[in-house]
Amino acid sequence: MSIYDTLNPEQKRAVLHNRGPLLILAGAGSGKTRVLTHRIAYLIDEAGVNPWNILAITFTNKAAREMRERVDNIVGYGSENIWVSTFHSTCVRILRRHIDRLGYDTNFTIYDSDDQKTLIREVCKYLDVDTKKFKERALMAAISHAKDEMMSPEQFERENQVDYGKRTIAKVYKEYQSRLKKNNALDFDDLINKTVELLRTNEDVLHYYQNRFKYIMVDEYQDTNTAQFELISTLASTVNEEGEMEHNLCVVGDDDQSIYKFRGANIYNILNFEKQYPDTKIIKLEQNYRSTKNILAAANEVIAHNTERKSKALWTEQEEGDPIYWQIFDTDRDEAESIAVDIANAVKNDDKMYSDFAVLYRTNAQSRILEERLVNLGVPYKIVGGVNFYQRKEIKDLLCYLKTIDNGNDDISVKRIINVPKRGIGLTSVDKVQVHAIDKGISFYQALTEAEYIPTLGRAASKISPFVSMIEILKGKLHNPDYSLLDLFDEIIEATGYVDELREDGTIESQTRIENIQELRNKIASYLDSTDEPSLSNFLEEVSLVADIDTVTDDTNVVILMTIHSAKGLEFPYVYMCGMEDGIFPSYMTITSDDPTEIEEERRLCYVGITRAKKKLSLSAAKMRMQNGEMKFNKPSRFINEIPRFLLKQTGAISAPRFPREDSAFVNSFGGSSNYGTIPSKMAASPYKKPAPLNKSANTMFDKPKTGSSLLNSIPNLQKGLGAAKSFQPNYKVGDTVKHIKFGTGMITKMQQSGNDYEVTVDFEGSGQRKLRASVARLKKL
DNA sequence: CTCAAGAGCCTTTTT
DNA sequence: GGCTCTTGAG
Repeated sequence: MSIYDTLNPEQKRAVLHNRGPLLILAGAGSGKTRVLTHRIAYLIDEAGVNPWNILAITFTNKAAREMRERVDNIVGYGSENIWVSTFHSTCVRILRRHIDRLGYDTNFTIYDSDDQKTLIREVCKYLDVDTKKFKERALMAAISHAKDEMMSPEQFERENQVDYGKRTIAKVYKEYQSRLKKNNALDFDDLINKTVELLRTNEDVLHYYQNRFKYIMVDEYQDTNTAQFELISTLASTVNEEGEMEHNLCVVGDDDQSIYKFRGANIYNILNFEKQYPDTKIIKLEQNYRSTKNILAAANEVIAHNTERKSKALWTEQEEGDPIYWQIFDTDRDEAESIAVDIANAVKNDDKMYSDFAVLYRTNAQSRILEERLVNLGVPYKIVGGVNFYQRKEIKDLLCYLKTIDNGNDDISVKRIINVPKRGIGLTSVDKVQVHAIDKGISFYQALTEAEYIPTLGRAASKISPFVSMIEILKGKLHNPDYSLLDLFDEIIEATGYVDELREDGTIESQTRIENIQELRNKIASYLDSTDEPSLSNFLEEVSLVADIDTVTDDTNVVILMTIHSAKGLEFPYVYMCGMEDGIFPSYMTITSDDPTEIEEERRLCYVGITRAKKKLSLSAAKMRMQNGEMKFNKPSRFINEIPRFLLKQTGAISAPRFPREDSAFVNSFGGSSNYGTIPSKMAASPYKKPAPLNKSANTMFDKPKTGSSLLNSIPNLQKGLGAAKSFQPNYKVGDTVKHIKFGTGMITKMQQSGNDYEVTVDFEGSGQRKLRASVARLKKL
């Protein structure tokens, strides 16, 4: 019996297909990752494909990591030579080698959305564009959209000459792009676009990668945008031994789970795949292995309300299971309380794990009240999404020091830290230096080094030179091979007095920041542990491509809270979908939109949410909800009505929704005859009471700093804040054989506790002895 | 140049 | 409600 005998007939057909384009339409929970990994194994073990010729692309690092793990487990030989990576890291890897062909330096910086916004703001100031009329957000979105469609600034300008607004956008786009280049920086979209540009303009590079990636697999294909499609289709044209053109491209996706149109995903990539590649073989995976019959029926019914979709019907051999639970609460607080109590009881009485539960919601803002109730009941949890670790002020500041040292052309980073901590270099001085930089056509940092020759600066120049010499000294030390990244990090903290200042501050907030900095230091340490040839640039790059979902691991026993978007690809035995109200989900924006396809995207999102549940799905809504500081009255989500009655079990008090009278002073602010209502928060009467303040001494982690956002999200806080029991507890001990994703198998020779973590020494078969941090290394006991 | 207080915006989702 | 940006006083 071979590993392929465990597959169902469709899965098997997909796995055994080894040449030519293949489209796998894989419904939720139909085992697509299994198919992909088995197909890789088949290609290597049976079809004689060199592992080196295989590229598997995903969207998130988490998905890539999981696939890598599973591939490693079933591919006998050479699995480390398979490229399994995300779109963005694949591109970075290619660009680091060849981007000099496009006039960039190979140590380019990657800008996150914060940096982008800063740059846009600068551009607007420079071009005299009123940011009241043209919001940075809107400009960013417009530019990003253009890039998704691979439209260059020049092309955008040509095609948008009539409309004043669009002309302005074109101007901003052009300047933005030229400044990115000046700063030797790429934004997320550029990573894809520049790679395509590189391949199109450099035949030798193109041939190299076409030859290398003879077999390409793409996961979540329905989420690809035009640029990503171009990338893939450009790569996936190879010539075989017989001299014929081949497209060994295998894409896996589900049009019903396309939920990223707002981000530029082009659903026609999947809908028209067979037109792009006429000899495409299409395989549908419709058997679901995840959910009960009832859950699946609910999902099928909801999604059937969409018009534009490829026909598909999921089925399962599983039992009917529980009904779908549905409950309407008076307030959002009641809703949150009920969910928290439910979970706490289930864990206490029914022997469930916290990690069996997930609470899903439409918007990140909904997490706050849930979090509050969970804390209250002592239920451990982790929030995924919101503001990620690397965007916190203190982390960004220190990263910008590193970036400045790494790439002096990155003006944005330099400007961010020039006066952090305070050095008496204010905005006026910065502007003067900037003017000088533009005049001379040099970078901002370069201009700083010439500060004493900038006459307008006057005495301020004397404040600048110590900063420059500090950076120069640190830069110089980097050349010493014995000087590690950790030394550099410590020296930055020492030289800037960053932590000292926080310490003097003495507030709980500063304390948390110090802990975050410590955590960043740990991350550097574990980076050094796990990388063969560590470098500053490489570290910064890894950091910039981390998404919050990537930090979710299934080895921590906590309840997971996240948006439905983040939940795609995951599954949980027990799922709560809360805030099932018109105006929340589907969102107000899509309800009022002229574009009817928007509500369909919301419905797909609902479908994604429902299909995350394996055993039990609980839906809930609140009649009254605090939103943007206002009390809102929403009616139950239309999606609830789309689930057949007999599948639902409504629990709790069934009272008619209470809405404000139309003629009252509280008439809704949306206008029209909708059922929405809103009243200012001050007028909102009980039962909505302000929750009691959290106990500070017991929950220092739950105090938020004024700037930066929720500190509740990060793993370190989780480990620290939830008591001793929540520190990292490995399930292995000295003498055990473990597997590391990169170093392979080895034996644990030593384990030493350090704080909430363990330092584990492993003797690896291939790479010898290494010290690893248990919480990061994620060793698997064999 | 820095800090504090007030205005205004926000909320759809994120690699 | 909470975050960010602007404004005006020291």
